[in-house]
Amino acid sequence: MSKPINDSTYWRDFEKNDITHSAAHYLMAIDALRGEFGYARVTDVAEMLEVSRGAASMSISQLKKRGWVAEDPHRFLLLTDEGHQMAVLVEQNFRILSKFFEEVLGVSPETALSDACKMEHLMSLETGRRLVWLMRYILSDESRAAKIHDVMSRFRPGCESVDHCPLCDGGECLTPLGEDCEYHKGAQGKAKKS
Amino acid sequence: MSKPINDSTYWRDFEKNDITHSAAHYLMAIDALRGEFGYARVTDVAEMLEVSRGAASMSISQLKKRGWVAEDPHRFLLLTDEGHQMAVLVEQNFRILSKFFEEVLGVSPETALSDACKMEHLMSLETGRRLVWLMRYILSDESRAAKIHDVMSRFRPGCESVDHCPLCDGGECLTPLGEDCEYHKGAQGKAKKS
DNA sequence: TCTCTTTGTTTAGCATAGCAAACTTATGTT
DNA sequence: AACATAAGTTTGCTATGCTAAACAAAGAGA
Repeated sequence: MSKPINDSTYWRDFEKNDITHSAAHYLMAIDALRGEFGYARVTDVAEMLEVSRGAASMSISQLKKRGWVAEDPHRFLLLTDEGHQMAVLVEQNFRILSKFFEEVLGVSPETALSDACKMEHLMSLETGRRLVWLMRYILSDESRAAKIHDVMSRFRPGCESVDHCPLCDGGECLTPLGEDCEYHKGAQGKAKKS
Repeated sequence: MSKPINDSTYWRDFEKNDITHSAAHYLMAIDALRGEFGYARVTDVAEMLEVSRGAASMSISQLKKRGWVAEDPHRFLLLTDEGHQMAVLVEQNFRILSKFFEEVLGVSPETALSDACKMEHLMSLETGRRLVWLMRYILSDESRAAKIHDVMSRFRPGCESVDHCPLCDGGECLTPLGEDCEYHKGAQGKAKKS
């Protein structure tokens, strides 16, 4: 059985991502400041993100070089079309992920927001669109949404299916730590050991 | 309306994550090499991850300092209990995410693997468990799984619900770029502009 | 034993990304 | 004009994490 996780073909995609976590938040901060106050300066961005003016200055100058940030006639910071597109994409991913975690999975708000914030800049457009699609299907129907919410509200670490796990059936075990499934606790002996 | 995405309370959680993407892959490589060949050396890890021996040497010495990697009596690399736990957690998240993306959302295999690889070390245990729980619910029932697969197989960028979006209703728009929903294209004028 | 290869470490340089502090360049007030 | 404050940049430092190259050490064969 192949183990794609150990394949070196794409593990470094992480470094080659379109945008870094930090850059995304600089863009979103500029976007938010202009939306709220009508302008954004280096100092305002630094204050919002709680970084030093020096750090903000350096990061923003890189964003200017990349063509994501410019200055308006009053020398205030401005997102270019491309920069705005990036900001909106990441904001969109954040909302999709946090809504999915909170309203579908029933994850606690703090964890949902923290997880979504970490992953927002990494989720592809394709995956994001399909996640919206799934949520649209699940949440648009009253009884379907209620059923999912009922199922997820009963979540606890511990699974009843001991004889046969319908999820991992045939494939690699999804809970090798055996934390939430009696079946996997028993099956752990079969797992690889190093 | 509050915008948690612009709140500086947790955006830097990204830096303070338990494990980095790179570290996770070093641990998983050692785990995989020992599982496959019974031993792991710096050179083997470097080869598997396609990094220089120097880079592997430096990274692994940091992992030793953190108590995640040790050496066996033959001086081969070894994961400590804590290191193994970390590796298994990340591997587990990878399998959960890639399976969800591919088998539930219907994302293309390449994108599913790439996205999962980028997010594997960032998803919390709570979110991961609940995602397994959701998949267990969706995929355990034949007709339910078939229905979801049918819905997702019809995915395309473009949404029929023009008058009313059941997903974003009342909250912030999840597709502000208006790419896959006629409703949002029309509503875009209402969105913030910077 | 001597030499060559393999293995592993170290060093210098690069990029991101932060802090603190020094410095420059406004702006604004007396 | 002179000074003080505010705003922005630059420098020296930290850390991760990579490359390339130099270097040290260990093993294997003639």
